[in-house]
Amino acid sequence: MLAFNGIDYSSLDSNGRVRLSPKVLEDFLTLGKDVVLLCLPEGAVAVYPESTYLKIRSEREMSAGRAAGSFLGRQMLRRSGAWSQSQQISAQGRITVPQAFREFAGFGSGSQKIVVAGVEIGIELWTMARWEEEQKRLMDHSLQKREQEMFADLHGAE
Amino acid sequence: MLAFNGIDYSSLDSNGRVRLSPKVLEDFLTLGKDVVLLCLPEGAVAVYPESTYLKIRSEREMSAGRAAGSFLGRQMLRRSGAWSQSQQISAQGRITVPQAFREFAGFGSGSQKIVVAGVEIGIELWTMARWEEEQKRLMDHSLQKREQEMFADLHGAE
DNA sequence: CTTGAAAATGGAAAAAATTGGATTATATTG
DNA sequence: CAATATAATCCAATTTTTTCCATTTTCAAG
Repeated sequence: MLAFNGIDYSSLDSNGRVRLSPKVLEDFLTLGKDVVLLCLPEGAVAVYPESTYLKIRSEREMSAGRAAGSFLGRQMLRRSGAWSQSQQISAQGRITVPQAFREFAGFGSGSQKIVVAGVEIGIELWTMARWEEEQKRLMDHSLQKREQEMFADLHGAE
Repeated sequence: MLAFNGIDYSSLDSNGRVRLSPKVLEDFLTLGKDVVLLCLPEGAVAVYPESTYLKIRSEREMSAGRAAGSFLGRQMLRRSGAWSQSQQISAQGRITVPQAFREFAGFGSGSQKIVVAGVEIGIELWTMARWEEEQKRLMDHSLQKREQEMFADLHGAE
């Protein structure tokens, strides 16, 4: 069975906690309670199992010493340092999104609806608005692609 | 005997469930109860046996770590993660289309008629309106293609 | 230190949604 | 037209979600 799939319309309580759906919860727990929250440049917060996160990071590894010696390197360290945080899923299946991350992702204060999207290797937390915008971008791209394919079929471009 | 052929006018109950026709049901069950629902850019929901879906997916595989490290990669994961969902066909031969997928496919809320179209490797769920629109598009394309072939036959293009 | 206020955390009860099954209606077949 | 098969509707049981409250922790001031 596939893991980390589908979309949940979930909600953030007034203390910045999300309750994970049973399905998502199960997907996480098979890989352990430890998760890593990570702010993505897209303006959303990703949540990966810790083991997955470590794998991701190791694929773009650079020695800490070398990294600290350049502007770009330090920038990288800063990003993956400041904008990631490890955490445990609570006994009630909740995770707490830290204040700074909530602001980053555009979550206001107070309880509210958010989108929990499965991304195969983990989940992403989005505001409704940003999620829809992202989907529209994707959709437009797909439609263009269709036109292009149909055109190619007629005019033998290849 | 051919599998996944023909068109059923079926219906979605008020909880988003479709009852599969006995013929379709049989086609699925020979490949197991597990199926994957997948939102297509055309604006419909495809349902494939899980094994079929996995085969499709494996043809565009990329290491998870690499994918998560780039905008394009994450976009890919987002599309195939968020817009797919694995599921089991229930004991009554029903599958549930998740909320987000129903919205995507233009199914309103409340019970209603939909089109269940066989597509040889699985089925697709469409609203009447979109199905008809798609048929028209297909037809137009075919007609254009005919013109083109006849033109080529006259003028020796190749 | 000690105390008090604010925030964070854990848990439980109430409300809502989903699920499985059964019953009733409709259509198909011989 | 009767018998059977298929489809639609409805309802009860369960699961999930939401809301709320009690406890613990943290931080600052006295």
